[in-house]
Amino acid sequence: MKQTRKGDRPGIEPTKSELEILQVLWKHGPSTVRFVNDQLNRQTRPVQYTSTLKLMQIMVDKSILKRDESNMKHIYSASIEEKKMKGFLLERFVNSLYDGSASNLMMQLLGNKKTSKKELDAIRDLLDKLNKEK
Amino acid sequence: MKQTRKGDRPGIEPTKSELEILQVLWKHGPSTVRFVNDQLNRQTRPVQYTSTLKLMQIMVDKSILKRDESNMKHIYSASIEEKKMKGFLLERFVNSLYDGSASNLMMQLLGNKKTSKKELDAIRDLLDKLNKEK
DNA sequence: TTGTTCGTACGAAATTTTTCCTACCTTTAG
DNA sequence: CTAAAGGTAGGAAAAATTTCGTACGAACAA
Repeated sequence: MKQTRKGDRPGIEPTKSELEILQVLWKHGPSTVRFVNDQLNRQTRPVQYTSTLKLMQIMVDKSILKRDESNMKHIYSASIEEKKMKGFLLERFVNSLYDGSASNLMMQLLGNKKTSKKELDAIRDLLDKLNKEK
Repeated sequence: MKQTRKGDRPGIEPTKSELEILQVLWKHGPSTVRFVNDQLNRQTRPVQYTSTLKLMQIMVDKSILKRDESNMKHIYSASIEEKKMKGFLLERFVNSLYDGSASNLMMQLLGNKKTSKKELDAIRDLLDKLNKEK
């Protein structure tokens, strides 16, 4: 029998291009295709208007986006909260690459890269706050 | 004119399936296709032997893997260091989702998830060590 | 020797993702 | 009214990724 490769998709799981679109919508709020496409071309990479349109239509199909069709210029918005989605992606990332260990990830992150002192302090503060809660 | 989508690939950039194979090789060292395929089936998902074979051959083409053909059973190994690759992937992840800010990522990571006290302490130690260096 | 098992090679198909072409509708300037 | 500009819909093609079927060689047990 043939095998179904993604039959059990959790509803989420945007592709790379879809994520780019989500980022625009999260950052700027509900937008037209035109606006999203402009942002992509300005900030990310060249892409045709209808390509962006099509992809956003697909995303509505997949329920990744919502669409207000009351006007001719449809207004699209992310149907998933930024925090939620990013949390999900982050968790998958950590599980897949760092065996689910936050400190493993941190080690890589801080050990490898030039992270500014300001960043380090911010993280320390965050830790302090969390420590008090526990 | 037609557009080339990935003409400037940096040599790295494994796909999802390729990453699964890399993980096996990083964890267990140089291995045969048979071994990798067994691991995938045991720990990840069902996949045919020849599918794994093909993919690993493709990865050799792309120079993601190296292959020792001196014996009939070819021995494959990752041609990219685990740390290097994961560092690269992490950097891209942070840049794409957290605006390049490690502390933003930490906030999400620690705020969202049940991270154990042990984890927190480990991270704190790491921070202390880094602070002294700066 | 012979057949069974286990290996590689490789083309082709299936899937998924991405892009673009074309048709057609609405709005608006002239 | 008419043309131009700008919008949506949707099919189809292009690219990228993943899977599998088939051929065929080497090793090995009977």
